[in-house]
Amino acid sequence: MNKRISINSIAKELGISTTTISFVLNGKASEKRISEKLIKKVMDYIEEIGYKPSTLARSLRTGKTNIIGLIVEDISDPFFSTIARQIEERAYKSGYKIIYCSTENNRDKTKELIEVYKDRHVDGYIVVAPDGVEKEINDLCARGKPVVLLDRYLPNVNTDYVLVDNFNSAYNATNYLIKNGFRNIAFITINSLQVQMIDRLLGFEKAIKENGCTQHVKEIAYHDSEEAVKHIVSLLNRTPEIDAIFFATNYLCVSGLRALKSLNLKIPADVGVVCFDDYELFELYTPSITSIAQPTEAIAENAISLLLSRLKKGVTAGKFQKVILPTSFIIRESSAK
Amino acid sequence: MNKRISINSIAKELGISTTTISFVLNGKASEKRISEKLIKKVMDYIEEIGYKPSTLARSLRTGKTNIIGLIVEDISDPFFSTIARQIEERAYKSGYKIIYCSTENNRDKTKELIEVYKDRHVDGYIVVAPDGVEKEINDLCARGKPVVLLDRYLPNVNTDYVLVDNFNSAYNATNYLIKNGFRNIAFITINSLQVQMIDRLLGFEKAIKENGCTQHVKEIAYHDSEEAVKHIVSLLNRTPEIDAIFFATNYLCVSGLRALKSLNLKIPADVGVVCFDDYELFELYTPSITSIAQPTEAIAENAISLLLSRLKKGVTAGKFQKVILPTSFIIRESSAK
DNA sequence: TGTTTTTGCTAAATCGATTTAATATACTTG
DNA sequence: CAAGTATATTAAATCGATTTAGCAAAAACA
Repeated sequence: MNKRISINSIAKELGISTTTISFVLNGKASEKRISEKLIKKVMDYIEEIGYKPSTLARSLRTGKTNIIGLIVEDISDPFFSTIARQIEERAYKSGYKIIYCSTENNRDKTKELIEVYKDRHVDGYIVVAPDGVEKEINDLCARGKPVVLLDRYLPNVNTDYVLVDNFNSAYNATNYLIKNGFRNIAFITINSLQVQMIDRLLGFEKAIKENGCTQHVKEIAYHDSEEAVKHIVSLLNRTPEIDAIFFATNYLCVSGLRALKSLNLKIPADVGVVCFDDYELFELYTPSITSIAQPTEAIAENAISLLLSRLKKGVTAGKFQKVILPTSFIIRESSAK
Repeated sequence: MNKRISINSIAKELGISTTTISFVLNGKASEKRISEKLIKKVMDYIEEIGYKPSTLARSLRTGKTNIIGLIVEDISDPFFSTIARQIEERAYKSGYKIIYCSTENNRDKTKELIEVYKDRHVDGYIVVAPDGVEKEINDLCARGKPVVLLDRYLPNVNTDYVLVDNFNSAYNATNYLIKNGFRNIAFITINSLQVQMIDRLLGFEKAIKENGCTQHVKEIAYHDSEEAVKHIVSLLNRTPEIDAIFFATNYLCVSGLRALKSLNLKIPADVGVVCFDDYELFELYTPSITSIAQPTEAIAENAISLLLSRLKKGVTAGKFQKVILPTSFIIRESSAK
């Protein structure tokens, strides 16, 4: 009864060959000199029965899947989920589907995910890479699969990437704190070798040194919020002279707000706060939190454009692009006494 | 140089047939009486060259992809992204991959997405359905693809679903407000026929009627936060006697907090607040917001278990399960004067 | 009229697996 | 020793598309 419709069944039904149908379907009809009459016949019939070619079979034959693999750090982080949504939308318009997943910044999980995507024959990759996966990414490039890195690059990987200007953003934000009278500023970050985190730290340190301030750098091995809160509480107890905190990521800042609340420290009277990366919460929090907002739309737009152009022109066409975008500094209540 | 390794190339290399290799790979070696010696030979060689069968080719032949399609309302909403992460994890352990996407509660987009997933031959579906897609879901079931509905069911669709007890949760929360002295309570919801929203409203109305209170139901066609803020501001201006608000979703509540802030109304002194669905922001907001928390882990666990069991036993095996989970009422500062 | 070109279409190979049905050999059994 | 059975392996069909190479028939040309 419910016999599958395939290009074969259609060919049989219409009494023509599958080749002809395939040509018509792929817009090669005129190139291959299929007559108008036959084209119409095929199109009409396909329309009538609502036939859609099997992507599976097509991919097997062509080696292309029209799928882009998007690997981010955490899809439930608003920064990444926003970018994911925008990439998805743009890709969709160009006939590509996105499949995404989260690495949780875990090296082994990332390697596994790349393996899964290779297995699924995705055509290209957009990756927010943890450190330690250089070899795997290089391997993808070597196999002719375009890769665009996001949020951070990998030192020994030669491919396109899209970043924000972490160094100057952190430098400016730190200077702003200093100008507002804070002198003992803590920089709370994750213990990671990722370049974007290093750059943020370097920007911070430069501003501190130029102004002869005291810096307190605290690296946290982030596993969950509760643990981070404890670390921050402990830091503030040990070092009561800290009068401001620069949080290097949004989730560290959320933990920080919890910590400050539990210590009953007032922002900004007792402790000034700025955060790298914006978040709805920061706008609504009392007091509202000053932050460095990343241009998610531009990041998504650049990443997908780079990837699509490589997919069209090939991995080796032209030089690799290194896109560095500016951030915007959103001054709120938390950063001035 | 880089000749692809396939089951064929291996067969040629080892001088045996592809059938044998396939049997070994699929654990049918003993059933098919392949000798230990040959099994070892095949396994060793596969190990050595790191061969992995093409999922594409396998899927084409077997009709199974080992992919589950997860369709949620908005992957950047923390409620859905949390569930997605948990489902992904459980599925992964059972050898299934998840591909997900957002409907934005849009009927047409949902239909399109179902089409895409059908095209990708996903083995089963977990769907947070907008109203109006009954036909498409029924069609999937009819084709033998298991579907589990989440967060809400569809009236004329007979399949498994996992929900929370919307009616009683809303009833209890409203009673709590009333017990705390609020008498003019607004219920702010989206204009939708979705059963979970209707149930929340019915629970609210029951409590109101039982206590002889005044109710103000406001349905908003939600497009973006700014517009919602305007609607809420306008409602509060028109109806100053409102002394408490029950928000039917987390994002409406966020808009509500913005609205209350802009009107300079104090929570809970001027307006009490409770919200259906919890959110990190609600815990950290000043004052903290009372909410009805959904058991995301249990929801994810139930949904994936139901689907996996259908995938194993078939769509028609046994009765459809209707799982209704309890919520927890998190009392914070916003709900008592 | 005979040869070449053009037009319109198709047979068959291919992508990389699974699976059915068959075959060849070794081993029992009466 | 012939016939039946168990063992170990494989040839070939199949999933549903794309693509190369080629074949008739019609048209153009000499």
